[in-house]
Amino acid sequence: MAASPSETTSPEIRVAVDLIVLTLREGALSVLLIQRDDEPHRGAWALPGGFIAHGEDLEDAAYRVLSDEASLGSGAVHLEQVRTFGTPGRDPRGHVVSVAFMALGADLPDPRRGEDVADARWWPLSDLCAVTLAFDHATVLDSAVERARSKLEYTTLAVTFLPEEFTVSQLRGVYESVWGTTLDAGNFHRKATRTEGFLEELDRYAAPTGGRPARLYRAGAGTSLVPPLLRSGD
Amino acid sequence: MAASPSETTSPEIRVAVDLIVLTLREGALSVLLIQRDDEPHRGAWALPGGFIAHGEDLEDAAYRVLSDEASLGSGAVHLEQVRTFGTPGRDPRGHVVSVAFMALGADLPDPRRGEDVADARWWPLSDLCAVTLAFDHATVLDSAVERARSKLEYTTLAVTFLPEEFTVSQLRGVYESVWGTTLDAGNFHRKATRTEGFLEELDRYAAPTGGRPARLYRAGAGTSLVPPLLRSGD
DNA sequence: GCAAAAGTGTTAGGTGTACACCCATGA
DNA sequence: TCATGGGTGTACACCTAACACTTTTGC
Repeated sequence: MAASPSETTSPEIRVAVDLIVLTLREGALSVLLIQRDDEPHRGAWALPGGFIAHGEDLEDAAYRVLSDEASLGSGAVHLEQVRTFGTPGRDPRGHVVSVAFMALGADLPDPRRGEDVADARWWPLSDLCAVTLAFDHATVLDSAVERARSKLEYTTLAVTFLPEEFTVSQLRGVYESVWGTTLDAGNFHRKATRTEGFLEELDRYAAPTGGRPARLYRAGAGTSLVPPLLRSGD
Repeated sequence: MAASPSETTSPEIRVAVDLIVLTLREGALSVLLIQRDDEPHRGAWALPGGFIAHGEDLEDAAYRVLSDEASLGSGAVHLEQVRTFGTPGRDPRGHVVSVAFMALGADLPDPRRGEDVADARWWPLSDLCAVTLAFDHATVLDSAVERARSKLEYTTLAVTFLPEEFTVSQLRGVYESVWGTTLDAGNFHRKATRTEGFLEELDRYAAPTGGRPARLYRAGAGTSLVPPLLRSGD
Protein backbone atom coordinates (compact mmCIF):
# COMPACT_ATOMS: atom_id res chain seq x y z
CA MET A 1 0.00 0.00 0.00
CA ALA A 2 2.49 2.53 -1.08
CA ALA A 3 2.10 3.57 -4.64
CA SER A 4 -0.10 2.85 -7.69
CA PRO A 5 -3.53 4.51 -7.94
CA SER A 6 -2.91 7.94 -6.51
CA GLU A 7 -6.40 9.40 -6.18
CA THR A 8 -7.51 11.12 -3.03
CA THR A 9 -9.87 9.37 -0.63
CA SER A 10 -11.67 6.69 -2.59
CA PRO A 11 -15.26 5.81 -1.67
CA GLU A 12 -14.55 2.13 -2.04
CA ILE A 13 -12.50 -0.24 0.04
CA ARG A 14 -9.24 -1.14 -1.58
CA VAL A 15 -7.10 -4.17 -0.91
CA ALA A 16 -3.36 -3.99 -0.79
CA VAL A 17 -0.39 -6.14 0.09
CA ASP A 18 2.52 -4.92 2.18
CA LEU A 19 5.81 -6.76 2.17
CA ILE A 20 8.20 -7.25 5.01
CA VAL A 21 11.28 -8.47 3.19
CA LEU A 22 13.86 -9.73 5.64
CA THR A 23 17.41 -10.88 5.04
CA LEU A 24 20.72 -10.98 6.82
CA ARG A 25 23.24 -8.37 5.70
CA GLU A 26 26.60 -8.64 7.39
CA GLY A 27 25.10 -10.59 10.22
CA ALA A 28 22.34 -8.07 10.90
CA LEU A 29 18.67 -8.83 10.39
CA SER A 30 17.60 -6.22 7.86
CA VAL A 31 14.40 -5.13 6.22
CA LEU A 32 13.87 -3.63 2.80
CA LEU A 33 12.30 -0.18 2.94
CA ILE A 34 11.43 2.25 0.19
CA GLN A 35 11.37 5.99 0.52
CA ARG A 36 8.08 7.35 -0.71
CA ASP A 37 8.10 9.77 -3.62
CA ASP A 38 4.37 10.63 -3.38
CA GLU A 39 1.92 11.88 -0.87
CA PRO A 40 0.89 10.76 1.64
CA HIS A 41 4.01 10.43 3.74
CA ARG A 42 6.21 11.74 0.92
CA GLY A 43 9.85 11.26 1.87
CA ALA A 44 9.07 8.83 4.66
CA TRP A 45 10.37 5.29 4.69
CA ALA A 46 7.76 2.59 4.19
CA LEU A 47 7.34 -1.08 3.49
CA PRO A 48 7.06 -1.93 -0.19
CA GLY A 49 3.45 -2.59 -1.14
CA GLY A 50 0.79 -2.13 -3.71
CA PHE A 51 -2.88 -2.47 -4.41
CA ILE A 52 -4.11 -5.74 -5.77
CA ALA A 53 -5.75 -5.83 -9.16
CA HIS A 54 -9.19 -7.25 -9.78
CA GLY A 55 -8.83 -10.98 -10.26
CA GLU A 56 -5.32 -11.08 -8.84
CA ASP A 57 -4.37 -13.56 -6.17
CA LEU A 58 -2.90 -12.16 -2.95
CA GLU A 59 0.30 -14.15 -3.29
CA ASP A 60 0.71 -13.16 -6.92
CA ALA A 61 0.36 -9.53 -5.93
CA ALA A 62 3.02 -10.02 -3.28
CA TYR A 63 5.42 -11.51 -5.83
CA ARG A 64 4.62 -8.70 -8.23
CA VAL A 65 5.50 -6.07 -5.63
CA LEU A 66 8.65 -8.00 -4.82
CA SER A 67 9.85 -7.78 -8.40
CA ASP A 68 8.49 -4.29 -9.22
CA GLU A 69 9.34 -2.33 -6.14
CA ALA A 70 12.15 -4.40 -4.75
CA SER A 71 13.53 -5.74 -8.03
CA LEU A 72 13.83 -9.12 -6.41
CA GLY A 73 12.91 -12.17 -8.42
CA SER A 74 10.68 -14.80 -6.87
CA GLY A 75 13.66 -17.15 -6.81
CA ALA A 76 14.53 -18.44 -3.39
CA VAL A 77 12.39 -16.30 -1.20
CA HIS A 78 10.06 -17.78 1.35
CA LEU A 79 6.77 -15.91 1.22
CA GLU A 80 4.25 -16.21 4.00
CA GLN A 81 1.15 -14.34 5.00
CA VAL A 82 1.39 -12.65 8.38
CA ARG A 83 -1.75 -10.69 9.20
CA THR A 84 -4.24 -8.29 7.70
CA PHE A 85 -4.53 -4.69 8.81
CA GLY A 86 -7.76 -2.89 8.06
CA THR A 87 -8.43 -0.22 10.64
CA PRO A 88 -10.06 2.76 8.93
CA GLY A 89 -7.77 5.74 9.00
CA ARG A 90 -4.55 3.79 8.69
CA ASP A 91 -4.23 5.21 5.17
CA PRO A 92 -5.30 8.82 4.55
CA ARG A 93 -6.25 7.98 0.97
CA GLY A 94 -9.30 6.05 2.11
CA HIS A 95 -10.24 2.69 3.50
CA VAL A 96 -7.39 0.34 2.67
CA VAL A 97 -7.26 -3.23 3.87
CA SER A 98 -3.74 -4.47 3.65
CA VAL A 99 -2.53 -8.05 3.81
CA ALA A 100 0.99 -8.26 5.20
CA PHE A 101 3.36 -10.81 3.73
CA MET A 102 6.73 -11.70 5.11
CA ALA A 103 9.44 -12.60 2.59
CA LEU A 104 12.65 -14.21 3.75
CA GLY A 105 15.68 -14.72 1.57
CA ALA A 106 19.38 -15.46 1.59
CA ASP A 107 21.56 -12.38 1.38
CA LEU A 108 19.31 -10.61 -1.11
CA PRO A 109 20.85 -8.09 -3.50
CA ASP A 110 20.63 -4.34 -3.27
CA PRO A 111 17.34 -3.17 -4.69
CA ARG A 112 17.02 -1.20 -7.86
CA ARG A 113 14.75 1.79 -7.46
CA GLY A 114 11.22 1.21 -8.77
CA GLU A 115 8.60 3.72 -9.86
CA ASP A 116 7.13 6.19 -7.38
CA VAL A 117 10.06 5.48 -5.18
CA ALA A 118 12.68 8.02 -4.20
CA ASP A 119 15.05 5.49 -2.74
CA ALA A 120 15.19 1.88 -1.64
CA ARG A 121 17.61 0.22 0.71
CA TRP A 122 18.17 -2.37 3.37
CA TRP A 123 17.85 -1.21 6.95
CA PRO A 124 19.30 -3.19 9.82
CA LEU A 125 16.48 -3.49 12.34
CA SER A 126 18.71 -2.07 15.01
CA ASP A 127 18.99 1.20 13.07
CA LEU A 128 15.24 1.63 12.83
CA CYS A 129 14.61 2.93 16.34
CA ALA A 130 15.42 6.39 15.04
CA VAL A 131 13.20 6.15 11.94
CA THR A 132 9.49 6.85 11.86
CA LEU A 133 7.84 4.63 9.29
CA ALA A 134 4.89 5.72 7.15
CA PHE A 135 1.33 4.60 7.88
CA ASP A 136 1.11 1.86 10.53
CA HIS A 137 4.14 0.16 9.08
CA ALA A 138 6.03 0.09 12.36
CA THR A 139 3.32 -2.17 13.77
CA VAL A 140 3.20 -4.27 10.63
CA LEU A 141 6.95 -4.71 10.70
CA ASP A 142 6.92 -5.66 14.36
CA SER A 143 4.35 -8.35 13.87
CA ALA A 144 6.34 -9.87 11.03
CA VAL A 145 9.61 -9.81 12.92
CA GLU A 146 8.01 -11.39 15.94
CA ARG A 147 6.50 -14.03 13.67
CA ALA A 148 9.88 -14.76 12.13
CA ARG A 149 11.53 -14.96 15.54
CA SER A 150 9.04 -17.42 16.86
CA LYS A 151 8.93 -19.53 13.71
CA LEU A 152 12.66 -20.15 13.99
CA GLU A 153 11.88 -22.01 17.19
CA TYR A 154 9.66 -24.70 15.82
CA THR A 155 10.23 -24.75 12.07
CA THR A 156 13.21 -25.10 9.75
CA LEU A 157 12.63 -21.58 8.46
CA ALA A 158 16.14 -20.43 9.41
CA VAL A 159 17.61 -22.12 6.34
CA THR A 160 15.77 -19.68 4.08
CA PHE A 161 18.23 -17.03 5.28
CA LEU A 162 21.16 -19.08 3.96
CA PRO A 163 22.49 -20.11 0.55
CA GLU A 164 21.80 -23.63 -0.62
CA GLU A 165 24.90 -25.01 1.06
CA PHE A 166 25.95 -23.80 4.45
CA THR A 167 27.73 -24.75 7.64
CA VAL A 168 26.28 -25.30 11.07
CA SER A 169 27.92 -22.12 12.34
CA GLN A 170 26.28 -20.11 9.61
CA LEU A 171 22.98 -21.59 10.71
CA ARG A 172 23.76 -20.73 14.29
CA GLY A 173 24.59 -17.22 13.13
CA VAL A 174 21.09 -16.92 11.70
CA TYR A 175 19.55 -17.81 15.04
CA GLU A 176 21.85 -15.47 16.90
CA SER A 177 21.19 -12.56 14.57
CA VAL A 178 17.43 -12.98 14.43
CA TRP A 179 17.04 -13.59 18.13
CA GLY A 180 19.77 -11.20 19.21
CA THR A 181 21.25 -13.79 21.54
CA THR A 182 24.34 -15.96 21.62
CA LEU A 183 24.04 -19.72 21.63
CA ASP A 184 26.41 -22.40 22.80
CA ALA A 185 28.19 -23.63 19.68
CA GLY A 186 28.55 -27.22 20.78
CA ASN A 187 25.02 -27.70 21.97
CA PHE A 188 23.64 -25.99 18.91
CA HIS A 189 25.65 -28.26 16.64
CA ARG A 190 24.31 -31.37 18.29
CA LYS A 191 20.76 -30.22 18.25
CA ALA A 192 20.79 -29.04 14.65
CA THR A 193 22.50 -32.11 13.26
CA ARG A 194 20.43 -34.60 15.28
CA THR A 195 17.04 -33.10 14.63
CA GLU A 196 15.44 -35.26 12.01
CA GLY A 197 14.68 -33.56 8.70
CA PHE A 198 16.49 -30.32 9.54
CA LEU A 199 19.85 -30.80 7.82
CA GLU A 200 21.20 -33.03 5.10
CA GLU A 201 24.88 -33.76 5.47
CA LEU A 202 27.10 -33.29 2.40
CA ASP A 203 30.49 -34.81 1.77
CA ARG A 204 32.18 -31.51 1.28
CA TYR A 205 33.68 -28.88 3.53
CA ALA A 206 33.74 -25.13 3.52
CA ALA A 207 36.98 -23.29 2.99
CA PRO A 208 38.56 -22.90 6.40
CA THR A 209 38.34 -19.49 8.01
CA GLY A 210 41.18 -19.79 10.44
CA GLY A 211 40.17 -23.04 12.05
CA ARG A 212 39.07 -26.52 11.26
CA PRO A 213 37.00 -26.57 8.06
CA ALA A 214 33.30 -26.94 8.67
CA ARG A 215 31.23 -29.60 7.01
CA LEU A 216 28.64 -28.37 4.52
CA TYR A 217 24.98 -29.12 4.84
CA ARG A 218 21.89 -28.36 2.86
CA ALA A 219 18.31 -27.99 4.01
CA GLY A 220 16.62 -31.26 4.90
CA ALA A 221 13.16 -32.34 3.87
CA GLY A 222 11.42 -31.52 7.15
CA THR A 223 9.62 -28.28 7.91
CA SER A 224 8.88 -28.61 11.60
CA LEU A 225 11.43 -28.89 14.37
CA VAL A 226 10.76 -31.49 17.04
CA PRO A 227 11.89 -30.88 19.66
CA PRO A 228 11.89 -27.11 19.11
CA LEU A 229 14.93 -24.92 19.51
CA LEU A 230 13.92 -22.48 22.19
CA ARG A 231 15.05 -18.91 22.49
CA SER A 232 16.00 -18.97 26.16
CA GLY A 233 19.55 -20.18 25.75
CA ASP A 234 20.49 -23.46 24.18
CA MET B 1 -18.90 -13.69 3.06
CA ALA B 2 -22.28 -15.23 3.00
CA ALA B 3 -25.06 -12.73 2.67
CA SER B 4 -25.55 -8.99 2.28
CA PRO B 5 -25.12 -7.39 -1.19
CA SER B 6 -26.51 -10.02 -3.52
CA GLU B 7 -25.56 -8.75 -6.93
CA THR B 8 -23.98 -11.01 -9.50
CA THR B 9 -20.25 -10.79 -10.21
CA SER B 10 -19.13 -7.36 -9.07
CA PRO B 11 -16.34 -5.57 -10.97
CA GLU B 12 -14.74 -4.44 -7.76
CA ILE B 13 -12.91 -6.32 -5.09
CA ARG B 14 -14.95 -6.76 -1.96
CA VAL B 15 -13.72 -7.44 1.54
CA ALA B 16 -15.50 -9.81 3.86
CA VAL B 17 -15.02 -11.45 7.22
CA ASP B 18 -15.70 -15.11 7.87
CA LEU B 19 -16.16 -16.40 11.38
CA ILE B 20 -15.09 -19.70 12.77
CA VAL B 21 -17.01 -19.77 16.03
CA LEU B 22 -15.85 -22.64 18.19
CA THR B 23 -17.23 -23.89 21.47
CA LEU B 24 -17.53 -27.11 23.41
CA ARG B 25 -20.97 -28.69 23.36
CA GLU B 26 -21.28 -31.83 25.46
CA GLY B 27 -17.56 -32.31 25.38
CA ALA B 28 -17.28 -32.04 21.61
CA LEU B 29 -15.47 -29.25 19.83
CA SER B 30 -18.17 -27.69 17.69
CA VAL B 31 -18.42 -25.00 15.08
CA LEU B 32 -21.32 -22.72 14.28
CA LEU B 33 -22.53 -23.10 10.69
CA ILE B 34 -25.37 -21.45 8.87
CA GLN B 35 -27.35 -22.95 6.04
CA ARG B 36 -27.42 -20.60 3.09
CA ASP B 37 -30.77 -19.35 1.88
CA ASP B 38 -29.40 -17.60 -1.23
CA GLU B 39 -27.34 -18.42 -4.24
CA PRO B 40 -24.58 -19.24 -4.56
CA HIS B 41 -24.42 -22.50 -2.66
CA ARG B 42 -28.06 -22.22 -1.64
CA GLY B 43 -28.82 -24.89 0.93
CA ALA B 44 -25.20 -25.59 1.68
CA TRP B 45 -23.68 -25.14 5.13
CA ALA B 46 -21.24 -22.29 5.46
CA LEU B 47 -19.34 -20.25 7.99
CA PRO B 48 -21.13 -17.11 9.10
CA GLY B 49 -19.70 -14.08 7.39
CA GLY B 50 -20.44 -10.77 5.79
CA PHE B 51 -19.01 -7.99 3.74
CA ILE B 52 -17.41 -5.12 5.55
CA ALA B 53 -18.82 -1.66 5.14
CA HIS B 54 -16.80 1.33 4.04
CA GLY B 55 -15.08 2.75 7.09
CA GLU B 56 -15.73 -0.30 9.21
CA ASP B 57 -12.93 -1.94 11.14
CA LEU B 58 -12.32 -5.63 10.50
CA GLU B 59 -12.85 -6.57 14.12
CA ASP B 60 -16.02 -4.54 14.34
CA ALA B 61 -17.35 -6.33 11.29
CA ALA B 62 -16.55 -9.65 12.92
CA TYR B 63 -18.47 -8.68 16.06
CA ARG B 64 -21.37 -7.46 13.91
CA VAL B 65 -21.58 -10.79 12.09
CA LEU B 66 -21.37 -12.54 15.43
CA SER B 67 -24.42 -10.74 16.72
CA ASP B 68 -26.38 -10.57 13.45
CA GLU B 69 -25.91 -14.00 12.00
CA ALA B 70 -25.08 -15.94 15.08
CA SER B 71 -27.12 -13.91 17.58
CA LEU B 72 -24.19 -14.06 19.94
CA GLY B 73 -23.29 -10.99 21.92
CA SER B 74 -19.69 -9.92 22.10
CA GLY B 75 -19.68 -10.90 25.76
CA ALA B 76 -17.03 -13.41 26.65
CA VAL B 77 -15.83 -14.49 23.26
CA HIS B 78 -12.19 -14.44 22.36
CA LEU B 79 -11.84 -13.05 18.83
CA GLU B 80 -8.65 -13.50 16.88
CA GLN B 81 -7.66 -13.05 13.29
CA VAL B 82 -6.53 -16.24 11.59
CA ARG B 83 -5.69 -15.66 7.94
CA THR B 84 -6.94 -13.95 4.83
CA PHE B 85 -8.19 -15.84 1.81
CA GLY B 86 -8.27 -14.05 -1.50
CA THR B 87 -7.81 -16.46 -4.36
CA PRO B 88 -9.94 -15.28 -7.28
CA GLY B 89 -12.71 -17.73 -7.97
CA ARG B 90 -13.27 -18.72 -4.36
CA ASP B 91 -16.57 -16.85 -4.52
CA PRO B 92 -18.59 -17.04 -7.77
CA ARG B 93 -20.03 -13.57 -7.10
CA GLY B 94 -16.73 -11.92 -7.90
CA HIS B 95 -13.40 -11.18 -6.34
CA VAL B 96 -13.88 -11.45 -2.61
CA VAL B 97 -11.03 -11.16 -0.13
CA SER B 98 -12.08 -12.64 3.13
CA VAL B 99 -10.43 -12.21 6.50
CA ALA B 100 -11.02 -15.24 8.71
CA PHE B 101 -11.60 -14.66 12.42
CA MET B 102 -11.72 -17.34 15.03
CA ALA B 103 -14.13 -16.79 17.93
CA LEU B 104 -13.91 -18.97 21.02
CA GLY B 105 -16.47 -19.02 23.76
CA ALA B 106 -17.75 -20.95 26.72
CA ASP B 107 -20.69 -23.18 25.97
CA LEU B 108 -22.34 -20.66 23.66
CA PRO B 109 -26.14 -20.71 23.28
CA ASP B 110 -28.10 -22.07 20.37
CA PRO B 111 -28.19 -19.48 17.60
CA ARG B 112 -31.31 -17.67 16.52
CA ARG B 113 -31.72 -17.69 12.78
CA GLY B 114 -30.66 -14.43 11.13
CA GLU B 115 -31.60 -12.98 7.77
CA ASP B 116 -30.73 -14.78 4.55
CA VAL B 117 -30.20 -17.87 6.59
CA ALA B 118 -32.25 -21.03 6.29
CA ASP B 119 -30.92 -22.60 9.42
CA ALA B 120 -28.12 -22.21 11.94
CA ARG B 121 -26.73 -24.77 14.30
CA TRP B 122 -23.70 -26.11 16.10
CA TRP B 123 -21.87 -28.93 14.37
CA PRO B 124 -19.46 -31.18 16.23
CA LEU B 125 -16.32 -31.23 14.12
CA SER B 126 -16.43 -34.99 14.06
CA ASP B 127 -19.77 -34.89 12.23
CA LEU B 128 -18.42 -32.66 9.48
CA CYS B 129 -16.57 -35.31 7.47
CA ALA B 130 -19.83 -36.05 5.72
CA VAL B 131 -20.72 -32.41 5.02
CA THR B 132 -19.46 -30.39 2.08
CA LEU B 133 -19.09 -26.77 3.08
CA ALA B 134 -19.79 -23.85 0.76
CA PHE B 135 -17.00 -21.86 -0.90
CA ASP B 136 -13.52 -22.72 0.44
CA HIS B 137 -14.89 -22.85 3.96
CA ALA B 138 -13.55 -26.33 4.65
CA THR B 139 -10.03 -24.98 4.23
CA VAL B 140 -10.81 -21.88 6.27
CA LEU B 141 -12.25 -24.00 9.05
CA ASP B 142 -9.25 -26.32 9.05
CA SER B 143 -6.80 -23.50 9.40
CA ALA B 144 -8.69 -22.07 12.35
CA VAL B 145 -8.99 -25.39 14.12
CA GLU B 146 -5.31 -26.09 13.67
CA ARG B 147 -4.57 -22.62 15.02
CA ALA B 148 -6.74 -23.23 18.06
CA ARG B 149 -5.14 -26.64 18.68
CA SER B 150 -1.64 -25.25 18.58
CA LYS B 151 -2.43 -22.16 20.63
CA LEU B 152 -3.63 -24.34 23.50
CA GLU B 153 -0.05 -25.55 23.78
CA TYR B 154 1.66 -22.30 24.51
CA THR B 155 -1.07 -19.89 25.61
CA THR B 156 -3.80 -19.85 28.24
CA LEU B 157 -6.45 -19.82 25.51
CA ALA B 158 -8.13 -22.97 26.81
CA VAL B 159 -9.85 -21.00 29.57
CA THR B 160 -11.94 -19.14 26.99
CA PHE B 161 -13.84 -22.39 26.45
CA LEU B 162 -14.86 -22.44 30.10
CA PRO B 163 -17.16 -20.39 32.34
CA GLU B 164 -15.58 -17.89 34.67
CA GLU B 165 -15.12 -20.45 37.43
CA PHE B 166 -14.06 -23.96 36.60
CA THR B 167 -12.23 -27.00 37.88
CA VAL B 168 -8.95 -28.44 36.73
CA SER B 169 -10.75 -31.45 35.25
CA GLN B 170 -12.94 -29.20 33.19
CA LEU B 171 -9.80 -27.54 31.91
CA ARG B 172 -8.30 -30.90 31.17
CA GLY B 173 -11.51 -31.78 29.33
CA VAL B 174 -10.98 -28.77 27.08
CA TYR B 175 -7.53 -29.98 26.12
CA GLU B 176 -8.76 -33.51 25.59
CA SER B 177 -11.69 -32.44 23.44
CA VAL B 178 -9.78 -30.00 21.30
CA TRP B 179 -6.79 -32.24 20.82
CA GLY B 180 -8.72 -35.49 20.67
CA THR B 181 -6.37 -37.13 23.13
CA THR B 182 -6.49 -38.25 26.73
CA LEU B 183 -4.16 -36.76 29.30
CA ASP B 184 -2.94 -38.08 32.61
CA ALA B 185 -5.13 -36.44 35.24
CA GLY B 186 -2.46 -36.21 37.92
CA ASN B 187 0.28 -34.79 35.74
CA PHE B 188 -2.10 -32.35 34.13
CA HIS B 189 -3.25 -31.11 37.51
CA ARG B 190 0.27 -30.42 38.64
CA LYS B 191 1.27 -28.68 35.47
CA ALA B 192 -1.83 -26.51 35.24
CA THR B 193 -1.76 -25.43 38.86
CA ARG B 194 2.00 -24.81 38.99
CA THR B 195 2.30 -22.85 35.77
CA GLU B 196 2.57 -19.23 36.78
CA GLY B 197 -0.26 -17.00 35.59
CA PHE B 198 -2.43 -19.81 34.28
CA LEU B 199 -4.88 -20.37 37.15
CA GLU B 200 -6.03 -18.40 40.13
CA GLU B 201 -7.12 -20.58 43.02
CA LEU B 202 -10.46 -19.85 44.67
CA ASP B 203 -11.61 -20.87 48.13
CA ARG B 204 -14.65 -22.68 46.88
CA TYR B 205 -15.38 -26.11 45.53
CA ALA B 206 -17.58 -27.45 42.77
CA ALA B 207 -20.54 -29.64 43.62
CA PRO B 208 -19.23 -33.21 43.71
CA THR B 209 -20.01 -35.42 40.73
CA GLY B 210 -19.55 -38.79 42.29
CA GLY B 211 -16.17 -38.19 43.83
CA ARG B 212 -14.14 -35.77 45.86
CA PRO B 213 -15.27 -32.21 45.14
CA ALA B 214 -12.89 -30.27 42.94
CA ARG B 215 -11.50 -26.92 43.84
CA LEU B 216 -12.64 -24.02 41.71
CA TYR B 217 -10.26 -21.82 39.79
CA ARG B 218 -10.55 -18.82 37.57
CA ALA B 219 -8.31 -17.66 34.74
CA GLY B 220 -5.03 -16.16 35.86
CA ALA B 221 -3.46 -12.99 34.56
CA GLY B 222 -0.96 -14.66 32.25
CA THR B 223 -1.49 -15.27 28.55
CA SER B 224 1.49 -17.39 27.64
CA LEU B 225 2.28 -20.81 29.04
CA VAL B 226 5.87 -21.44 30.04
CA PRO B 227 6.74 -24.22 29.84
CA PRO B 228 4.19 -25.14 27.18
CA LEU B 229 1.75 -28.01 27.50
CA LEU B 230 2.57 -30.22 24.57
CA ARG B 231 0.17 -32.34 22.62
CA SER B 232 2.19 -35.56 22.58
CA GLY B 233 0.96 -36.92 25.85
CA ASP B 234 1.40 -35.20 29.18
C1' DG C 1 -17.68 -50.30 52.61
C1' DC C 2 -17.29 -49.33 47.73
C1' DA C 3 -16.91 -46.62 43.57
C1' DA C 4 -15.49 -42.50 41.62
C1' DA C 5 -13.18 -38.40 41.02
C1' DA C 6 -9.51 -35.09 43.05
C1' DG C 7 -5.15 -34.44 44.10
C1' DT C 8 -0.10 -35.87 45.72
C1' DG C 9 4.25 -38.80 45.79
C1' DT C 10 7.66 -41.37 43.62
C1' DT C 11 10.74 -42.87 40.26
C1' DA C 12 13.04 -44.01 35.93
C1' DG C 13 14.37 -42.05 31.86
C1' DG C 14 15.00 -38.32 28.88
C1' DT C 15 16.45 -33.42 27.64
C1' DG C 16 18.96 -29.07 28.18
C1' DT C 17 23.08 -26.47 29.99
C1' DA C 18 27.56 -25.61 30.93
C1' DC C 19 31.92 -26.39 29.94
C1' DA C 20 36.00 -29.33 29.22
C1' DC C 21 38.25 -31.34 25.69
C1' DC C 22 39.94 -33.08 21.15
C1' DC C 23 40.32 -32.16 15.82
C1' DA C 24 41.91 -29.84 11.62
C1' DT C 25 43.42 -26.08 9.46
C1' DG C 26 46.50 -21.48 8.44
C1' DA C 27 50.14 -18.72 9.84
C1' DT D 1 54.08 -24.06 17.54
C1' DC D 2 50.01 -21.30 18.42
C1' DA D 3 45.53 -19.40 17.45
C1' DT D 4 41.09 -20.26 15.70
C1' DG D 5 36.96 -22.17 14.86
C1' DG D 6 34.68 -27.14 14.30
C1' DG D 7 32.93 -30.74 16.64
C1' DT D 8 32.39 -34.38 20.70
C1' DG D 9 32.08 -35.99 25.68
C1' DT D 10 30.31 -35.60 30.03
C1' DA D 11 28.18 -34.36 34.40
C1' DC D 12 24.52 -32.38 36.58
C1' DA D 13 20.11 -30.15 36.93
C1' DC D 14 15.68 -30.28 35.51
C1' DC D 15 11.46 -32.01 33.39
C1' DT D 16 8.28 -35.58 32.00
C1' DA D 17 5.54 -39.90 31.91
C1' DA D 18 3.78 -43.52 34.20
C1' DC D 19 1.52 -45.07 37.90
C1' DA D 20 0.83 -46.00 42.87
C1' DC D 21 -1.32 -43.94 46.45
C1' DT D 22 -4.14 -40.86 49.57
C1' DT D 23 -8.28 -37.80 50.12
C1' DT D 24 -13.14 -36.76 50.00
C1' DT D 25 -17.39 -37.19 48.42
C1' DG D 26 -22.24 -40.07 47.22
C1' DC D 27 -24.56 -44.25 47.53
